[in-house]
Amino acid sequence: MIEDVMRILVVEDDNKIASFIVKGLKQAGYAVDRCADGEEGLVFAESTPYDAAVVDIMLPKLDGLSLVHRLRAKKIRTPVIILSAKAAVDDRVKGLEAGADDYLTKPFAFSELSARLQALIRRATQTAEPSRLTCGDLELDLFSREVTRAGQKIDLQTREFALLEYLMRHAGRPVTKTMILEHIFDYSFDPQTNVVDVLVHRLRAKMDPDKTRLQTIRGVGYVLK
Amino acid sequence: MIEDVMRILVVEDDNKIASFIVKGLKQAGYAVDRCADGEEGLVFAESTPYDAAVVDIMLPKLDGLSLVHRLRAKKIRTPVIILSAKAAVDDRVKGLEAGADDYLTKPFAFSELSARLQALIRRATQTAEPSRLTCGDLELDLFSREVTRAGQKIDLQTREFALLEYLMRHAGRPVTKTMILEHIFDYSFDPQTNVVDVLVHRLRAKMDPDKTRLQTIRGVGYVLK
DNA sequence: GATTAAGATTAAGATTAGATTAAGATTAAG
DNA sequence: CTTAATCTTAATCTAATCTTAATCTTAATC
Repeated sequence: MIEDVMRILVVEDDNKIASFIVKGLKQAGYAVDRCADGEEGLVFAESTPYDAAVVDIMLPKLDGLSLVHRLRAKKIRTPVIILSAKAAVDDRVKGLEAGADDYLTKPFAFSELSARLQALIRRATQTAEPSRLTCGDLELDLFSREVTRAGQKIDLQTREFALLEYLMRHAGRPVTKTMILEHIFDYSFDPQTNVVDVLVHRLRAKMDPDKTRLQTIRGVGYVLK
Repeated sequence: MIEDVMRILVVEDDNKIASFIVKGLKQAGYAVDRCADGEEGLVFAESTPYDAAVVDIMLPKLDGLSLVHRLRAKKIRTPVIILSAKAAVDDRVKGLEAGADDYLTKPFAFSELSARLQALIRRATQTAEPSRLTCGDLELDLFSREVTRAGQKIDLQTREFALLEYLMRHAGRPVTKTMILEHIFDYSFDPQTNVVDVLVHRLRAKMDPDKTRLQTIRGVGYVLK
C-alpha cells in the first residue's frame, strides 16, 4: 500500500498550546498544519485529506463542535479529537454527538494526545504502520530514523530522509516534482525555484551517486528502482 | 513510562465475574486478555509476557493451582493472584505453594483486587528491573545513583541523572525534546524556553563533551548511541 | 550539428535549530 | 536566616541546512 507521511490538522487559537502540539507532532514525524480559528480550520479540513485533526472546542469565529458538525454534514470523516477545558460528561457527550471521535481535556500530557491520535489513525486506516521500509538493498527505519544501503549506514538530513521515505513508499512509480514539492516542502503552488532538484541532488550524493537507483524521468520527475 | 501499558491475563470461567474484572481493569488502564479455561490460560500465559495474571481456582480442563504449577515449572514467573471461593487457610497455603503470589476470596471488592495487583506488579518490576543500566562504557546504578563512564565516576544532578536514565532506557532510539519535557520536567505544555537544551548541554559537559555518544538529531531530538 | 529546454551542479547568502554562557530566581541545606 | 547548590531565563554565538541563483551538462528536436 502506498502511504504518505501522516498529515494532521491542528485548530487551536492559543499560540502557546498550538506551538506545543505542533512541535510535538512534527518531532513525532507527522506533517502538521495549524489554523488559529474555526473558519480557517474548516477551509483547511475541507480542502485537504488529513489523517486526523486536533480541534479546540473554544475557537474564534466558529467553535470546535460546529466545525466538526459541518465537516460531518459534508461527509468528511477525518478523525477528530476535541480539546476542551471542561471534563464534564455532558461536554464529552456533546463532542461525540457532533461527530468527534475522541475527547481530551486540558491540561493533557502530550504522550496521551499522541497515543490517542495513533489509535484513531490506526482505527481509521485499519493498518498498523510498518516501522521499516525496504527496497532492494535500501533499508529505512522509520522509528530509529536510520537508513542503510547494503548494510552501510547513511546519514540523512530531515528533508533528505523525508524524500527518501516518500520515494520508497512510491518505489517503482514515478514521483513528480510537484508531488515532492507538496509533500516535502508543503508548497501548494510552484515557487519557481529548483529546491527539489537541489534536494534530489543532495540525496543522491549520499545514497546513490551513480544514479542507478534514483533515476530521472525527463519532463516528469523521478523513480526509485 | 507511558508507552508500556500493563498487560493482565484473566482466567475465569464465570462470564459475569470475568466481565466485571475485565471492565474494571480496562477502566484502570490495563490491557486485559481473558481466557475461560485453564488450558487456554496456560497457552496465553506462556506465549505473552503479562505483567500479572488473575486466575480462578476452579476452572474447566485445568484448575488454577495446576496452571500456576505448570507455569512455574516452565520458569515463567508472571505474578499470579488466585481467586477462590474458600477462605480456608489451607487453601491459601496450597495456592502459595503452587507458586501463586497472592490469594483473594470471592466475593471481593474490585478495589481490593486492583490494589493487590498494583502491589504485585510493583514488587515484581522492582525485582525484575535491573538496578543498573549499561550502554557501552556507560554505567548507571539506579540504587546508589552512581554514574560511571569507562570506570570514571561522574557526578550528576538530579535532573541530569533523570535525563541520562531516560536516554539509556531508550538507547539507540531518538528521544524528542517533547518527550524529555514531559518526562523530566512534567510540563504538559511547551514552556517556550530552552530548558531542555540547557539540560542536555550540562549533561554532555559532564558525561560526553565530545558528543560522541549523546548525539543531536536536528529537528527531532537526541539519541544515545 | 545547432538549438533549446530540462536537469545537474555548485557555491554564496539567508535562515534556523541548537549550543553556549551568564545572570537572576528558586530551592534545599546548614 | 544565610548560604550554597541548582534551575530557569534570556541573550548571544555557532553550525547545520535551506534557498537562491548562476553556470554547466545532457538529451531531445529540428
